[in-house]
Amino acid sequence: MKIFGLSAKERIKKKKEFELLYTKGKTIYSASQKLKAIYYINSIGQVGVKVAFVVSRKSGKAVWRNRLKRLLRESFRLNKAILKSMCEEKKINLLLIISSNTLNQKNNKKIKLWDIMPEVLDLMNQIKLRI
RNA sequence: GAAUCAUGUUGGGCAGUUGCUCUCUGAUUUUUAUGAAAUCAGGGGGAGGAAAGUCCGAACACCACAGAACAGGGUGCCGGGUAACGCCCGGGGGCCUGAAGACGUAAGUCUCAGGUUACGGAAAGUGCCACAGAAAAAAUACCGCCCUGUUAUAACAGGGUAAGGGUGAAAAGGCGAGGUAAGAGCUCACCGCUCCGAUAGUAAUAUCGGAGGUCUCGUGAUGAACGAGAUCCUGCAAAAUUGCAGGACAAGGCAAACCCCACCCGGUGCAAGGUCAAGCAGAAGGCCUCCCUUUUAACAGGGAAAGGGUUGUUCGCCCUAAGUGCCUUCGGGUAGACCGCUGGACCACGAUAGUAAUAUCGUGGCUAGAUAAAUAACUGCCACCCGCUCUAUGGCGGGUACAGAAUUCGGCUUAUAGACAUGAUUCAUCA
RNA sequence: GCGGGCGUAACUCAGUUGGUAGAGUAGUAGCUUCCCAAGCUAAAUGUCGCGGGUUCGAGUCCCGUCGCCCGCU
Repeated sequence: MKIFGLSAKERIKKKKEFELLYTKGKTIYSASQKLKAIYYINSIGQVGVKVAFVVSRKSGKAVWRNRLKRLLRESFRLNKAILKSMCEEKKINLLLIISSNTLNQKNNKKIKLWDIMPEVLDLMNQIKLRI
């Protein structure tokens, strides 16, 4: 398994998993309110982290939404070791959605990786403390 | 050389690191084993001119369907192109702009160049045209003009009149002459309009020509107008001199009001549709052992065997038996998976036909296929633009558009930084 | 992907054979009251989402465009 990789097994793809998260998951927000995260600790599945990135249709046009999702994924991919080691220690299955909250195309037309990375790290550290 | 406009092409490049997706090759592991899955390594492919809006047209799929008509919807100068179109090309008419040329004192007209155009029918019928105005459509007399009558020559009454005034977006062809009581296509010339004929053209359309004369009678205050008749003219029919028809100023605008005419259209859309198929529910069938004790039998007790689980094997241990039981088969089919899914009205170049759109032929090429949805992130260098600074072939900072495939094509519309090419116009400089 | 609807005053909505755009609430000014509320009176408020076209004249008819909402799975 690659250290910085993010293969299809590590992403949420099934509709049932999304429904589980949206009905039973807990929501937390980043410090600047720009991003939010929904997480759920599943006792049944395999040990590890499964993640998805969601950007609302109202926040911008397709090009902008794609770029934000790619930047979110990049930020998670480079830092996923933080959560992965925790989950392997405690032997739990963590489902996670990282989503945009107040961030939209009108606020930041040009977004860069260094705008997104600290927000994602903040969210991941919050989850780490709560596990 | 610069600016503007139009049309067309293009839509930053190179290298490194870390990733995603499809595909090919190889290795390892697992397994229900010539197969499949997972992981790793290597090679190759990986957004657009609009992928967008979803406004049209098709392919393809399913449903419906003998055929025709109605309803409903769409299109609308003419010809061509196309699989088809509301698209494209060419031509015609209208409108606008320009000024090169011709005519003219000028206004302007003609020619030319460019742009633009939802451009069938108002003489099938219905409807609408606010306010103003006398009157808004087979009409009408407010002011004015003219005639007649009454009387106290200034008014009233009756009538004629659409030339002038006034109203309005629009007032019943324009202009001049004749004519008249005053006027009027009332008549005439020219222009315009409509119809007919000829010529050119496939056609829209363009050009040219033509669209009666004389006389009599009646109604009418004159004039006009209307009606009737005779003769000549043109065409047709009969047939040997007869019959019929024609000879016009008629017709304001609106059909993106209803409508009429011509042509076209069955409906739904890849979330179409198809294949496999857990689980749950349903139907059919089968299995649930043997021995001993006791008993009518069942139950119960003991033993043996069977099936499953436990750590790779054996032993051992645990669970199982007439009910929420187990097994097999069947049809429909949910979750899910797979197919549809990318080689096609394809792309590039060349030749031929055509004014062109386009078509045909030849050669070469294969160019995304995801599905909570890949095609990316970061760094460095270069290219272009802007700002600041200065040691001026430099340094620093910032910027490089619009925008992301989702069954696939043909168009249209809209968004768009910059670069390049061609053409037109204007300006400047030089010869 | 496909289909349907709506944009009018600060807010909620009317607006039909196309003819100067209204109602309620809110706000403003005045009257009333010792003061406030309620009540009465008056005036003001609109690029009818935007851009074209048809028409003498478009909120209304036609075309394009922008924004918002809803349904189908």
